[in-house]
Amino acid sequence: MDAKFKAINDPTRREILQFLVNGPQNAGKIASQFDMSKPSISHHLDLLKQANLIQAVKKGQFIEYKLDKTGFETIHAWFQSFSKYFEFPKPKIRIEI
Amino acid sequence: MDAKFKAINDPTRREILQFLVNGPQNAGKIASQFDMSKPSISHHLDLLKQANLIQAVKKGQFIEYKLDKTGFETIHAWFQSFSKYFEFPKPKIRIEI
DNA sequence: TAGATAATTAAGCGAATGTCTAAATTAATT
DNA sequence: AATTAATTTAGACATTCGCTTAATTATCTA
Repeated sequence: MDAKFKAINDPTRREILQFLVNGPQNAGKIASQFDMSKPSISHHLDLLKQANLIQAVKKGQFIEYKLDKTGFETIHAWFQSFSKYFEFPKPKIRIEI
Repeated sequence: MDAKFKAINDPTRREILQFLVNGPQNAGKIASQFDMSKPSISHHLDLLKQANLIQAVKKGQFIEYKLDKTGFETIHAWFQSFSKYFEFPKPKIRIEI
């Protein structure tokens, strides 16, 4: 749990997550998006992986990273524990089966 | 934005938030829940307030703290930005008006 | 007004964090 | 087999963080 909150605390790591919404990317492509050394990005990716917010899949010489649902669900559940106190904005009308 | 993620990164601050789900409490009552000095708790409360996750209301000699919806909504909205990638668990059946 | 209570602010210290460069590892290419 | 490319690991350094004790501000009550 600590690892997840720690992971999303850093602005660079949050940008990495948002970048991966567009789809999986290898470490090099991710690093090229930031004005920061590759080892630093590699370290950020490691922390995100430890938090189960991303998954790493080795593809030959490259390592592809993609968002991991499990970590997000855990944090989302934590937020739900506050819904008894105040409701979050919801659609006017919604029907789900 | 940074202030909010920073605020929920610390386990003590998360415990304070969960404690306040039971209702508003003054600083002394909050501090008595933790095996930690009052100044430390005071500092934690300050960071939570800066993040708009709690509100402080002065009541005479006491200061009452309660959860603040605005900060939670902001973080919640950040999470929603990932919903295009994968859906979070939802109830089997739900009808809202 | 003096004294007690509630809470914060100030100052200081060790631990954790984020960054870098340099070196090491792993895989593809020639 | 040697070379190049992708990525991580290691080591070092400055900054930030969380905690403590001591001092300060504000309020209540006798």
